[in-house]
Amino acid sequence: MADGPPPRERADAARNRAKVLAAAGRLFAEGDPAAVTMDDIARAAGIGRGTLYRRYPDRASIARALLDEHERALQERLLRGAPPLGPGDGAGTVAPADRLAAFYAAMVELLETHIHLVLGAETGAARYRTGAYAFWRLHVAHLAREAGRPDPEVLADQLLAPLAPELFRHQREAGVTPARIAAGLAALAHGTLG
Amino acid sequence: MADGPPPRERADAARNRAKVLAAAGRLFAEGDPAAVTMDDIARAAGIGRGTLYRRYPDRASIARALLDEHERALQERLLRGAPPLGPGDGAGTVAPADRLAAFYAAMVELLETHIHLVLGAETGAARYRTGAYAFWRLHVAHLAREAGRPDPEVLADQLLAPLAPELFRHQREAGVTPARIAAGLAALAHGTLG
DNA sequence: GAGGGAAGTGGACAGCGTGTCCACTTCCCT
DNA sequence: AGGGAAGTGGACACGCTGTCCACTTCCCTC
Repeated sequence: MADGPPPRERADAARNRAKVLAAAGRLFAEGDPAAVTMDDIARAAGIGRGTLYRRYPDRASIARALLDEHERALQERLLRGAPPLGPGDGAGTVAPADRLAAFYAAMVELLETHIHLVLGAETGAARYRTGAYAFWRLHVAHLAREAGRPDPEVLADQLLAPLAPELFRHQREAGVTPARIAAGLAALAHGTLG
Repeated sequence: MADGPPPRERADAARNRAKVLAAAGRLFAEGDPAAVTMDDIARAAGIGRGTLYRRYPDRASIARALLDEHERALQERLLRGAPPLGPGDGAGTVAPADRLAAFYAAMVELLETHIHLVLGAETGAARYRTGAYAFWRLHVAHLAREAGRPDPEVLADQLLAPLAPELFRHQREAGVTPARIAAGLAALAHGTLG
């Protein structure tokens, strides 16, 4: 059952991985992420298709690799950061509605900064199958339960829906500012869990 | 400027249109709508690709044609039906939160019945560009304004997000019943506009 | 510091879906 | 009946996907 020591990554593999991530980050940022092809990435990274597919089965997995560290940082703050994003020290020192509003604000900031990566990683139905989504869902369901709401899991999915990356992009392209989006979400948070 | 009389549709064209809609409806219903190709539809309808493309530029437009009558029926009820879905006879006879909850319930019913068509018609970002979405948005924004909420347009997008077809399918496949979905949405409606 | 086996590489290839094009057919008005 | 327009259908070129395998590079061992 014990795994052997993880085999070290070879130097050429590491080099190519770095080239892939750098190239993909550039490509995602400079246009519609959904239009970036695996071939584009391979060519921009200066490697062959086979090499690219060896490590990443599709575009989404590359975007996820790039997005990962940012999402982890937010997850860390939710679990162990200062209120209102993180939990208070005692139990119930922060109202669930306030924590949800703070989470919304942080997600809006993350979307504003990395919308290209999120669109590359979680378009459409794939969103619900990512580990990140499972985490947000758990967090929001926890807050809903704390607020005494019935069926917190279902409510959590519904409260996460307005953070769908396609909607965010649509609103931003229609000229809606991040502040207005966050304000609407705060109203939702306080109305539902307040 | 005056258009001439609209040229009658030729008999063969009408025949083929009916065949296309029948075949597409069948195909959409019996599997993943996103996996249905234009070629599948043409073959199932017994016509050529060129004929299909002449009338419908893509799969979504076919699904929309099939969905259209159902959506129109709901729109009619929203505008002129009996409360709480439609407006009361006097002003303010029905609370906006109740009208929103009724709208949610009707949409859940529509999704439950026609999820295959909705997934075929409004997947991902395309959703926000359909006429139907514009209508729902107008309706919900109207209710939000009636309830005295600030920035009703932004709130409307956020209140419509939990009706995204991908989320609905995900919840249904996870075993969540339509009743539970509707109950969660009703809580959202009363929390936000109540 | 050579040698060898494993890990990694890259480009060719087959398969599929799209959307267009145009020679042919069918329709409907006169 | 006849003619012109509307409609038809299949061939075609293109782009993307994912796999495959002969070749190269690496790194561990002696």
